[in-house]
Amino acid sequence: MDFITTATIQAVKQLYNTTITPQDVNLQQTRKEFEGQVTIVTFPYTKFSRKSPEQTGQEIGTYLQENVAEVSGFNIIKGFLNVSIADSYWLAVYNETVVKEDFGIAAPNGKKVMVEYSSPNTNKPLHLGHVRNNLLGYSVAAILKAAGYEVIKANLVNDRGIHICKSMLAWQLFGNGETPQSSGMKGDHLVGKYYVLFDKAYKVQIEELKAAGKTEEEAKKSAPLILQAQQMLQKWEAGNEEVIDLWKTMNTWVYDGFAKTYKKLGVDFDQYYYESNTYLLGKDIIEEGLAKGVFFKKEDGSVWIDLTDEGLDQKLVLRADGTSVYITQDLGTAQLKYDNFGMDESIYVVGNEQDYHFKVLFLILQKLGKTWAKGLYHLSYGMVDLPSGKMKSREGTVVDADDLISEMEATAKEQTEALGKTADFAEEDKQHLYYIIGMGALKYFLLKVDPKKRLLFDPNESVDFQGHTGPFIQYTHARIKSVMSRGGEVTVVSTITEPDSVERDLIIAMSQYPETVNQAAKDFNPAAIANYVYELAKVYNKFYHEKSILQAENEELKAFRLNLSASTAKIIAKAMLLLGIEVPERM
RNA sequence: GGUCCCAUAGCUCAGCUGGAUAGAGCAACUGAUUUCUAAUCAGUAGGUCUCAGGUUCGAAUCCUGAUGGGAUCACCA
Repeated sequence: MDFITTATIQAVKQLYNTTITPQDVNLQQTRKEFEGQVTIVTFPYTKFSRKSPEQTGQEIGTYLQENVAEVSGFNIIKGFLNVSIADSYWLAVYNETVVKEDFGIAAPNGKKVMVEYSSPNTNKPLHLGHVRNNLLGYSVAAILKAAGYEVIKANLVNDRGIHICKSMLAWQLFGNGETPQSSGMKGDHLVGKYYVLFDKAYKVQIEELKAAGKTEEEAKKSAPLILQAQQMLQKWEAGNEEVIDLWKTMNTWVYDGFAKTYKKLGVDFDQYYYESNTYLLGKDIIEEGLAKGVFFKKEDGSVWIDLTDEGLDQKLVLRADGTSVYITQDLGTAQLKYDNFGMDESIYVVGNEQDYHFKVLFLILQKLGKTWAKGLYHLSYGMVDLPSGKMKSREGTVVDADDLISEMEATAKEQTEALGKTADFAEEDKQHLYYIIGMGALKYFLLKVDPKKRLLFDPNESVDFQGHTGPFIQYTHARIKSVMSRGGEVTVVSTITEPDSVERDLIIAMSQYPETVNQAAKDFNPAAIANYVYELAKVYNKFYHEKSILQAENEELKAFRLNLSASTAKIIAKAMLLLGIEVPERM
């Protein structure tokens, strides 16, 4: 629609002798109750025209109609100039861009971006919160790829630390040698079980100490279990063989479990980082910061940065004993990532509970003069809450990822069989279909919401399969495929010159796909794609309902409609793939 | 207490850099299938866009304040 903007600028120049910029041209899609496709808001020009909004619209409209071939007419309602664009224009857009194989896939822009997501702890299985993270990260990566970026998907695994030692210790004490093989339990769930067991036993000890007269604070610090866990962590850091062996064994169990969940979720990574390798990084950055005067040392030897000028606090960056804190290793890891890939941008998909941490992290890197720091971005997403409140792993109030996925598949199966649509499917195809639909419902449900907003999930209410959902869009795709397979080979070349209004609406909707991808990439927002593809499916369904495709009045029209259908199916499939959702051929 | 985020229909959400009578889905009610897949389509009903000020020709959108909810302010990660 750039030509309308350009022409409007010319019109204002010609008519009112005033130069305006493209930003001053306020274009919007014409509301469907009015004639036309593009609307120009003319209020802002009245100060140049010194005429009423209606009169100004009349003059600009007349100018456009006389000087722009594609403008076939206009009408004015108050300060709104509704412009009708000739059918030939829409058909040209369709034939020259929409039908092209690479439609919606931008040429490489020469920029490299890293998307870090998932980043799990290896002491417990994944839950719904992690699912949101994984889907967001995967989708953002796919969207950036479509927008022309070279993308590196990274996973920074938190595989060490006191919390890992807790599960290890509990397994040593209570496990009796239990393994995934002996128990038939998925490895990550088995380890998670001991993490919970630790917490239970720890709490008992705390209560005992409190009964013996200690304060809560003292009890927490002096309970034998926590002391043992700390001891184990020290042994781990010292490279104690026995501890390292156990750590490796249990982590392997967890990774086997994660691999299965990741596969079900359909996510993957190009680069893994492990905190066991990176936790010592960052100390040279501390030295660098001290030398540059960005950090300062306190008497006890601890190193700090003063961010009070930025409205933040003083922040510890290195302990008095010289060991790292969270931010120390993140500083080091950021440098490592940049040294590895030299990317222009780096996206951290991490929950909004860490907003402060990332603010500080990025600020420190900027103060250190890292030129690449300006390309860092924290994609901060809202927590997934239950009606009962926050999910807590230790208290077992979590929606487990594996359970949820199985439930989604089961529901998909139930719904599909109730409709009797898979009677003639092979068993294998059935299973795959239920999986696609179940995951489609779940993924769409999580991705259609603006990432930064918190999400409420009620386990007692099943995820919908009708209306504004993944299955609705998947169904639209399957429906098109069905018509196409019945339509056979299209041999007649369509020479339609006057599309009907539904057909034109469909073309307009399709033509908006590339700009939607660009916007979604700019905002790191899969919800933009989700909402777009829903709109497209809706327009198609309306078209499908109103127009007969196979019984079209003539062969040309039939060819035209089949063609529109095929293009719609392609865009639906492409857009859904950006959300990590597969679309079936039949359902 | 300091800082940050959020608040739109009974419920779940859209609403682009300010623009028309604030839109969808679910739930409720009506209607559409001997015709290309009814997981669909068409319609009815449902709103003080949390509240109060301000900026503007024009505010759900921008600014200030209040209320409610959430997060964070560790020598945890």
